[in-house]
Parts: sequence; structure tokens; C-alpha cells
Amino acid sequence: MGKLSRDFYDRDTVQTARALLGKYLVRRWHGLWLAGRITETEAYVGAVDKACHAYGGRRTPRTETLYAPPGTAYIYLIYGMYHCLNFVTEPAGTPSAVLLRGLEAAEGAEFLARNRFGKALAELTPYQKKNFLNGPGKVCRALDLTRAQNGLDLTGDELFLWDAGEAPPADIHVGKRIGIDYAEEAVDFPWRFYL
DNA sequence: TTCAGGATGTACT
DNA sequence: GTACATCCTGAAC
Repeated sequence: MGKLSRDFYDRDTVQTARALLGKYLVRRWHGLWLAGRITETEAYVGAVDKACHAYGGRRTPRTETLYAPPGTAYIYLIYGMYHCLNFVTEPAGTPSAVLLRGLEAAEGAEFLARNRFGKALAELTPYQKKNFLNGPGKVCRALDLTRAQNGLDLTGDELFLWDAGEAPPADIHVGKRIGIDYAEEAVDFPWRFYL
């Protein structure tokens, strides 16, 4: 029970990705709380993973955040219009992170719906409810996360992860990662975890 | 229900 | 100029 400390992120990335399922992402937003339960993650390990932006020690302005200390938010723009939120793992200088792919609304659902669809929760169609937060771009849209939050310290008070003290999820699914067809042998790494 | 195509900007070649 | 850790829409089934 409590905010996840830096130690939580300072270890093997694949283990961290798995351990994040069932934890809560919490965001302080305009004086109120937005939160969701994590349902889907993927691991990206720079040292061995061609799908990772920092594969082979690649260092550019964009990837610089991946080299930050564990427990840092890495947020980047993808396809010109969506953002993806990652949690930096492993010691500083080891470019690895966990991509957040899915949430279940927990706190501030009314505001999440407004950010995501521009209308009230009660007005969402069944299709919109079903596809509320089941993708990385959707999560960032609902939580109003952009590159302005890139580099945020996840042990701070603005954006952090919370262990609600729930029993570990019983039924964790494992699979290949999504949208990385270019990554050669890394395409098949079983580094996607979901409930 | 699945599927093709387009939107859109930044990073990198 | 090309590719990209995506999502939405509209058409076909």
C-alpha cells in the first residue's frame, strides 16, 4: 500500500512490466485526481531490443529521457498526433522502460471521458466505453499527458504509481508486442503483459 | 464484426 | 524523403 518507490523501477524491466499490472497510475490534474488501474504493459530493453528507441546505446534529444534514473516518465509523440507514456527502469544510463498500453478508469472518470471524447461519461456510446483506455495513445489523451510531462519524476506528487494493496492479479496473459514489425528478431519477444 | 486508408509532426537518413 | 511503440472513420460483410 502506497506510492511505488524508486526501488520498484530499479530492476529488470520485464519483471517490472509484469509487476505493474493491477497497480494504479495517479495524475494530479488541475487540482483534482485522475487515476486508472493498469491492465496492459510492454517492456523495452535498450541493450538487446531493436524495438527500443535507444537500442544499441542510441542517444538523441528524444531518447535522452530513457537514460534518466529509474522512476522517470518518458513521453514521446508518435504518428504525429498521439503520445505514449513509459516508466523508465533499471539504473541511470541503462536505457530501458515499460510502455503503458492500457488502463481501467478508477478516479475522475468524468474528466477522463471529457479529455478523451469531449463529452460526459453518461453520453458515451457502448463502443466508446469498450474502447475507453485500451491503447497507449488513448491513455495519454484521457490523462492530458504530452511531452510537457516528459522527464517527470514518478516519485513526486504530480504523476506517480500507487499500490492499493490488492492481491497480485491471478491471470496474467503474456504475448508479443504490438506495432513493432520492423524490429526483426525482437518482434517475437514475449514482453507484453495484460489482464 | 473486420479491414483499408488517412491524419499529422518529429526524428532520423 | 521515409518511417513511426496509433487511432478513427467508413465501407463491406
